[in-house]
Parts: sequence; C-alpha cells; structure tokens
Amino acid sequence: MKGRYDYKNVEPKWQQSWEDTQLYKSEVINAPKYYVLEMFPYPSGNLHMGHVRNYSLGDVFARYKRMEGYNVLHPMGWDSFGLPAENAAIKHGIHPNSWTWDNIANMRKQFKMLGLSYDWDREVATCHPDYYKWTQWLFLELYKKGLAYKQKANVNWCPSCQTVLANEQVVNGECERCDSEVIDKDLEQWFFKITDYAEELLNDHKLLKNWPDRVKTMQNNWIGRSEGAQIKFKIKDSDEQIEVFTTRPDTIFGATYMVLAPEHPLVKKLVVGTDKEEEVMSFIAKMKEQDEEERTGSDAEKLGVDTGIKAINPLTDEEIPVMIANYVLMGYGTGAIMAVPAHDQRDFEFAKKYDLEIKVVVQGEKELKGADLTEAYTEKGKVVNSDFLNGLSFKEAFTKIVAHLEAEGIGKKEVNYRLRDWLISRQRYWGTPIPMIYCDDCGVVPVPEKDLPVELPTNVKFTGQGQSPLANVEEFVNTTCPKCGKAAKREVDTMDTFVDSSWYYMRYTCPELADKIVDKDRANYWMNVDQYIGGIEHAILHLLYARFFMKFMSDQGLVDYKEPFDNLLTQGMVLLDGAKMSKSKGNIVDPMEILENHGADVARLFILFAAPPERDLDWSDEGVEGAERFLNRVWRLVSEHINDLKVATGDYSLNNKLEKELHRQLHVAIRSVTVDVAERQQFNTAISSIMELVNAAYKYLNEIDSEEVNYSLYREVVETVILLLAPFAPHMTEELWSELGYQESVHLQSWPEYDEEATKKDEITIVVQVNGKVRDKVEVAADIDPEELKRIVKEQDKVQEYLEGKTIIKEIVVPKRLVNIVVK
RNA sequence: GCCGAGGUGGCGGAAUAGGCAGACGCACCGGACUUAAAAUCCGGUGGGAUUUAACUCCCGUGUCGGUUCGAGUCCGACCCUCGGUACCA
Repeated sequence: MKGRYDYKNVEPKWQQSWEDTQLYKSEVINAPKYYVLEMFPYPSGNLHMGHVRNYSLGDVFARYKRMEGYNVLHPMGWDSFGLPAENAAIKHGIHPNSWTWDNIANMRKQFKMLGLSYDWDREVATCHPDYYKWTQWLFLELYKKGLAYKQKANVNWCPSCQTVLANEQVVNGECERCDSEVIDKDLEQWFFKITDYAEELLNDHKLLKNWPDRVKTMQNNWIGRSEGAQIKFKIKDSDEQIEVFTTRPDTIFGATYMVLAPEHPLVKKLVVGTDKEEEVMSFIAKMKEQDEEERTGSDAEKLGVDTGIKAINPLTDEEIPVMIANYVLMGYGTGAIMAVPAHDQRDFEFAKKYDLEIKVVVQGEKELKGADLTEAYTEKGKVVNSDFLNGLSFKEAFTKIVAHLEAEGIGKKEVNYRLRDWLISRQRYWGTPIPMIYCDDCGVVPVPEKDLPVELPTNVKFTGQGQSPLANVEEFVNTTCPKCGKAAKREVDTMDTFVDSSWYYMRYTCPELADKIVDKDRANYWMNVDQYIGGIEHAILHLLYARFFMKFMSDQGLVDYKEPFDNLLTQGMVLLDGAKMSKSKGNIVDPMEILENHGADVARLFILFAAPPERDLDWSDEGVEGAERFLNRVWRLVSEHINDLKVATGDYSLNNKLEKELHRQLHVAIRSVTVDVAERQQFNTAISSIMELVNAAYKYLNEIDSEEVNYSLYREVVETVILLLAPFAPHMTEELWSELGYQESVHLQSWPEYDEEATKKDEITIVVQVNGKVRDKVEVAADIDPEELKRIVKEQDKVQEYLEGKTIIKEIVVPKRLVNIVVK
C-alpha cells in the first residue's frame, strides 16, 4: 500500500467503478425516500468554485442519507436555454445548439471528476425538445385556465440584451444580467398571472419551516401585501372617475388634493383641449426623461403640476385640485392617489412645496394644527374633523368608512399587492418557443397538444437586433391555423428561461416519460424535494416562480403537494481575498487546477471545512494544503498498519485507560458528526469532529506500547473514521475500505451508530469557582453525590485559601460541570 | 429610512439548555527523525503583570448599562459591518 493518497489513480478508478455498477441509480421502491437537489447550472462550459461548493454540499446530504438507509434521488441536469449561447453565436458564429451541447459535454465530464453521486440516467436539459415540449404544454395549460395572457403594457426593455424583462429581473433600474439601464417600452407581451397566487404564496410560507427567514422575508416584501380600500372620486364636469387605492381610508376627510402618475391614461383624456394642455404635456415629457434613480430614489425631488381639473371629495363634497406628480407611480396600485398631506409624509412635502391645503383629521397626543406641522403625523390615532368618524380609532373608522363607501357604491375594501404578473416573452432565439398561432380569422389560437413540441428551427441568422430572430425564419413563422386551416403566423417570441427552471424538479421524477409530463404516482413518491441547495441570489426570482408553478401543477392534479422544496439551504459565496471571484477582475481559482494538483476529495473537503455552508467562504491555498494533510493523515492510519488491520477483525475488550478513552472518543465522534450532518447542517464542525477522532487514534498509537496495540479496537476506530468521512471524501474512503478487504462499496454501508453509555466518562473534571471565578478543578467520579462533591471541594487547599475568614452564603452545584461557592 | 443577518485570537471559525471562552484547522515558534532538505511525528501558541522558572494573579467575545451565584449566550440603549428593499399610497 502506498504511503500517500494517490488521488491521480484512485479517483478515476472509483468514478469508473461507480458508473459501471450504477451505484447511484434510483428507482421507486417500497422504502422511505429522500430527494436531494441542487439548483441545476447554466452550462457555461466550465465549473467554477461556486458550483463546487453547491454540489459538494448536496453530495454530502445524498451520501449521508443513503447510508442512513433512505432511497435517495439525486439528479443533475442543465438550465441550458439562455442568452450566452446566443451571444456566442453572434460573436463567434457558432450555433447556440452546438455551443450548448459542447458545453454540457464538458461540464458533465467535470462533474464526474468531482465524484458526485448523481443518477445520470435522469439527466435533463431544458433546451432539449423532449423537455421543452412539456414547458410548452404547461404554457397551454396555463392559457386554458386564463393564467397566461397577452397584453399591451409598459414593459422593461434591456437595450443590451435586446429583449424585455420581468420586474424581478430589473434591479435598481438596471438589467439583472448585464447591468444596462432598462428603458420603458409599450409592447404586447405574454404574461403569467402569478398575482392570482399572491395570497397562497404568502400564506404557504408557514409550510416552509426550514427555509431561512430572510428568504421568506424577501419574498414577503416582494409580494408586498397591503390592506386598504379602493375609492372612486368624481371629476367635476366630466363622466370620468379617478380610482385610488389607500391604506388609510380613515383619513379621507383630510384628502385635500389628488395626484395622478404622469403615465396615467386619464391624464390625456382630461387635459387635452384645456388651456393647461401644453403645460401639463411638457411636464410629462420632462418626467419621462428622468431616469429611474432620479425619479424614484429616496431623496428624489417631488415635482408636480396642476391640471386645472377638480375632483370631488365624496365625503366633504369639496372641490379638490387634481395634480400630476412624479412621486406617484403607475406601477403600483391604481397609479393615482388621494393625498392627505397632514398624515402622509410625501403628500406633506408636496403640499408644502405647491402650497396645497393641509387638513388635520387624526389627532395625536398633542393637538395638531395644519399650519404648524413640520412633518406629517402618520400614526394611527383618533379621528377628528371627520363628521361621523369623529372620535373613532383607526380600526373603527376603517370599518365604518368602508361600509359607508360600499353603501354609496363608490368604494370597497381591497387588498393590494406589489407583485405584478410575470412577463415571460423574450425577443430572443435560444429559448422555449411560445406555442401560439395568430390567425386573421380566428385570432390567437393555441398550438394543439398533439403538435407539440413547437421546435426551434436551426437555420437562423443572428443579428442581435430588435426582434426575435425567429421572425425572419419563414418556414417557422408561416403555418396554418389549427382551427380553420388557413395560413397563419406563429408567435416568434420565446419564453423567459426562468419558466424552464420552474418545474424541472418534477421532471426528474420521470425524465424519460414520452406521453405525459409526469406520472402522478412516481411524482408523488419522490416529491417534495427534501433538501434544496443553491445561492441566495434566487431568493425571489427562481424560488418564487418555482413555488408558483408547483401550486399550479398541484391545482392541475399533476401532484398532490403544494410546495416544491421542504428544506432550503442557501450557500454563501466563494471569495478570493474577500472579493467575489469574477472573470473580468481576473481573481479566479479554477476548480480544474485544484483537481489536477490536489484531487477531488481535497477540494471537496477544504470547501466544506473552511466555513459553515450559509456563510461566505474565503479561498485559502494554505487551507487546501491543510485538507490534503488531513486526508493523508487518515490514509496513514490504514497504510502504516495495514497488515495488522487485515487480520484484526474480532471482538475486543478495553484493557486499560488508553483504550477506554479511545473507545469513548469513538462514540463521541459518531454522535457529533451525526448531529452536525443530520440536524445542524454544519459540515465544518462535522469534519472537525472526525479530525478529533483521528487525533485520538494517533495519540493512542503514540502512548501505548507498540506490542500491546489492541488492533481489533483500532480497526473499529479506523473503519468508523472511514465511514464518517465517506460523504465528504468519497474516493479515498472507498479505496481505504477496499484495502481493508471489503468487496462492497463503502457508500452502501450503514452509517455508524453510537452508544450513549459509551460516550460517558467514569471520572470527570469539576470546575470549582469561588464567587463565580475559577479557582480550582477536581477530578471526581461521574456519578458523585452532590453533598459529597461539596465536601471534597471545600477540602481543597486552594479553595480553603479563598474561604478563610469568609462566610459561605450559597453553594451551587451544576451536575457534571461545576461547583460555585458564594462567600462574603 | 425600513427589514434581516452579523461583530469572538495574527487568520478561517467553535462554544447544541445561562456553567472552564477560543474546539478543529491555518499561520507561527520549539523539539524529534535526516548528512541535509522535503515529508512526517511530538509539543507550544488570546493579551498583560510578576518570576530564573514553576506557581500565581489581572484583563478579555463591538460600546455602555442591567438581570444572575455565574453572561459570548438573556434584557435595555447605542456604535459599526454586510445583505435586501426603498416616494408602495
């Protein structure tokens, strides 16, 4: 046996063996299942360290659960539609199809080099027609239910990606992918009605007990539920009405003006032809020039203009001015507000600036006067100056005014959400075609299910300009109407790739199925995903969309569950010198280089040991060497004693203190590692516990007479180290296991069990404190009587010193830990 | 501003129910092995005071205060860092 772990030969050998014996193949059997899933990657062509971390974490769960006796599903696939493929085509003239499949082949090879325990028979790729056929099928199901619809809307357009984006993909007014500034466009686009599920998406967070709170909070904020009322205001000398949403209908008597967003459709209707037309239109033009930051930044200046139009406050019957202002956004609520400057800070600032009436209708502790206010009083106090609401609390006033509005037919209670419908059209080629046809006679007609998939044509020119490249492919565009058979045209936009990844976890349960998206029995057996692992950057995007799809699929009867991911682990980033690794900055550590120089087990062990999973991890070459040193230390535990180990298979007794202590540490280690992996998901401390056991083994070998080594005990320790380490360093442990003479894979063995009794010490150290300060320590029997312990403690010389001349007030005994004597 | 997470040695990090702060690893220092080096093994390593040394003592988990026999852990106020979000009516 070699003196060092020879990863270059050992790792490929076992990777081949695992593949040959189909070790990680999973099937539905009559046994408890465990579905572990990591977010599948975009096939950029090469692994990066974030991948290594993500997939190493998942592999530990998969291997551990398998050893625990679960029937484990651990699949892998490719989120393989997307812009980079198309950009490569534009730049290098390589077809996205071949570019993507080449990348997949290369990355699959790299994944295998990491020794990850995937059932590769279940591999899916979202760009494969066998997969996107079902993405299209889901689109049609959504369409049938009215949850997919086409509408002209003011949408986000990324000039660099040359496509529209969903709200979730716009960050601070910039494209989430390329950081270009996003501009507004009025376009007719396809939407998914995720807002229908807003309430459920919010409520079902309570089912997700093991999701990080911050992810749930981010989703809560994104969905942005608020309770209030919708109220209609009449306009003087017009049949039109202004509809507003407010969370403070209790303050309606204080509504002294109204504001429309510059984009509000009523603006043109009302203003055109009046003497204010020019002034208003030039103001609106100016507002449109403001970029996102200027308009919506926290300290953006409030700008407005009077339309000259008057609305009627339905409660006071007073005429109030209708303003247009930049601080009211078309994208939230109705795009119009009733302004209550005394009780809303924004309205207050605006009213001060444009000299509008401020009328107090909520009383605070001190009497408030409109003229004296320096800021709005936004508390929910007692209502005043409000006729029949006077004297009521917020809650009472809310109920009463809403009842009044409903009775009058001018308003109602309403729940408003910040969440918008999901815009899924993309003016790009490399995505799932939207299966819709436009017929002059029949209108919008869905592609019949039997005609799916609508395949992407391959003979496409990439210009990167303006509209979907599919628009220029005549054979694709021109088709016949499924209804009337006349010439018709296909939809040329493709779907947002987040649609593809919203349901892939379901397809893994039946990846080969040709006539159905999933088989319900199989889906019900494997779902939900028990453990999902991925980056926090998907807290809103992917994780919200996937939850939406799961709920829809559940409502369609495809599966009996409502949430896709029971447990979520969001792993931290891999940093180099405190900064995110990035190609453009050139601060990259290439996983392939680490595999070449240290092997997969070292890479995995380092990355799992260096930090707890959720936290960011700073790359350290010294740390990698430390991991390598440790693995070789384990290796030598076997290699240096291989002959004795091979014959030492019998029972043993514990002959002396050293052996008792080693045996105790063995069981302590099993307990710690089990708890850390299974309950706490703290792999760094799990590994440190294995290190402690290895150190204990060395200590034993060092301290015992070399003739007297108890090899049967020692063998059990070594075997346990191997088993505990197997999920972390699968190749080396497999090799060592076979060196010990076993034929069957270490990854098919049972997880070691510990004996609680064996973890206990006969003699324990008790800390002795006087007035809370440690003054001495005593060795006593573990089961000592507390009174006896107190007596022994007080006999100690050092303790006596501190007790001399003092009176004992109190004696505290914490069993197995300490004694504290309080004196005065 | 609001919401969330966090602040512990030279560094990454541990302390699971309020009970020895600093597990494990890195780095560093010393020793063994070696002609030598590498590798490996053994030992030391929070700061300070005193001491030849041992012993011993004091301080120490962002700051200040509180609860408690006892606080990294609980409570209150504050400071800082990171993440999310931001005219959301």
